[in-house]
Amino acid sequence: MGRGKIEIKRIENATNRQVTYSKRRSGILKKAKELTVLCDAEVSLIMFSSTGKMTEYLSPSLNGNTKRVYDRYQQISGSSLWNAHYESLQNALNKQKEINRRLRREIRQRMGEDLDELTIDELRNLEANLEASVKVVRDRKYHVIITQTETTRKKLRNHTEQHHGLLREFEPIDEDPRFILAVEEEDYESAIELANGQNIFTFRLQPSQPNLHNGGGYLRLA
Amino acid sequence: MGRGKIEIKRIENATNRQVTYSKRRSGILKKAKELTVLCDAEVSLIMFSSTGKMTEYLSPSLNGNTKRVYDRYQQISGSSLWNAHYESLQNALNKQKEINRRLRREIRQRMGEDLDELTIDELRNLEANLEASVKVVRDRKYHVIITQTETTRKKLRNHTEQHHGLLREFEPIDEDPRFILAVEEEDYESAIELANGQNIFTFRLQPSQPNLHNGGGYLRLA
DNA sequence: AACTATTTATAAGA
DNA sequence: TTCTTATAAATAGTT
Repeated sequence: MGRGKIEIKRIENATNRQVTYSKRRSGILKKAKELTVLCDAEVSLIMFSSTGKMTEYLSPSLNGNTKRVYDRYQQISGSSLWNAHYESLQNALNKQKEINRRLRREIRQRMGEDLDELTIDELRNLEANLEASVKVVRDRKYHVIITQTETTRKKLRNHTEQHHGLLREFEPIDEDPRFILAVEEEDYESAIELANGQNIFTFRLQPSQPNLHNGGGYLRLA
Repeated sequence: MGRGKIEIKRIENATNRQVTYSKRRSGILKKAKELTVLCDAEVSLIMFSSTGKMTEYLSPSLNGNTKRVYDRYQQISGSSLWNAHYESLQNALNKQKEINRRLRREIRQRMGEDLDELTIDELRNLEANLEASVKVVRDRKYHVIITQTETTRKKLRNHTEQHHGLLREFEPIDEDPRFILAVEEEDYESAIELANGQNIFTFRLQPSQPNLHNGGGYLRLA
C-alpha cells in the first residue's frame, strides 16, 4: 500500500529501513489499540527495532501489569517459563513451614498438650526431660537470686559505710549495731521474696510475642 | 477500510465482534510478520480474544524463547516484572525463619539452655510452667499405663478362661487357684516395669526426626 | 468463507 | 521526522 508495491524482505538501505519501521510501527500500534477496543480483546505487543529501541503496547484491561500477560501466557501455553526461578524459594518456604509446624508441636507437648500422639516410651522420655529441665531452671533461678542478693548486700554495705562516713564527718558517733542488723534483715527478707515471687517483683510480663502465633509459650502463661 | 467507516468503540453484537476479531487478528499478525522481515525487528505479540483464546506471534530471531523477550523487556524498561512476586516470597521465607528462630529458642529454654537471657521473673514463670507440664505428662503416662494394664489383664483373663474351658472340655478339672495367682502377679510386675521403663519396653526410639534439625528435642534425648 | 466497495495504511518523494 | 499523495492493502458489510 503505497506508491509502489514492495516485496516483503529485509530493506537493505538502513535509513529506509528505519523510516519504514517507524511508519509501520505506528500502524501496527494503532491496529492493536483498535483491536482492543473494537473486539474487547487483550493485547500485549512488544517491538524492538534493529537499533534496539523498544516500543510496548498493553491493553488497558491488563492494567499496566505486563506480568499478568506473562502469567496467562504461561497458563495457556503450559510452558513454565519462570517457575524455575521460584520453585526453589517456594520449596524452601514450605520446608520452613513444616519445620515450624513440628517445632510448635514439640512446644505444645512440652507444655503437656497433644500427648495422645505419644507412646508410653515417648511419654517417659518427655517426663524425664522435663524433670531435668525444671531442675536446671530452678538452679539457675537460685543462682540469679544469690547473685542479686549479694550485689544488693554489697551495695547496701557500701551505702551504709558512706552514710556512716558522712555522719562521722559532720558529727562523729559510734556505729549503731541495730542499724546494720536492720539492713541485713531487710536483705534476707527480700531474698525470700525473690525466691517466691510474692512481692516486689510481681509486675506483669509482656502478654505475648506478637509475630509468633506459636500457640502459647511459657512467657504468656505468667 | 470497508464498505463503511466504523467508529472505534466496542462492537456490541457478539457475533460481529468475533468475526471482526478474527479478521483483524490475521491482519495484525501479518503486519507483525512483515515488520519483522522488512525492518529486521523483533516482535512479541500476544492476543487474547474476549472468549479467552490466545494467539501468539514471536519473531523467528527470538527463536521460540518468549522468556527472552521479557528478560529484554525487563532490562530496558527497568521495571521488574517478577521481582514483586519474588520479594513477597522472600519476605515470607524470612518471616518463617524468624519464627523458627524464636521457636527453637523457646524449646532450648524449655530444655534448660540459654537461661542467661531470662530475668528472674521469666525464670520463675518457666519453672512453674515446667512443673505444671511435667505433672500433666506424668498423669498422662499413668493413664496410659493403667489403660494398657487393664487391657492386658482383660486379655489374660480371657485367655485363661479359654484355656480352662479347653481343659474342661477335654479333661474336666477343678480350677487351680495358683495359676490364677501367677497370672495376676505377672500382670502386676509388668505394670511396674512399664512405669519405670526398666525392662521389656526399653527398645530404642528413633534417634531423631531427619528433616527437623531443631537442635535437639526431647525425642533424641531418650 | 468469499466478495467488493470503501476506508486505511503506507511507499516514495518532498 | 513529518507531510503529501498515489496506490496497495485491509476490511465492513453483504452474500
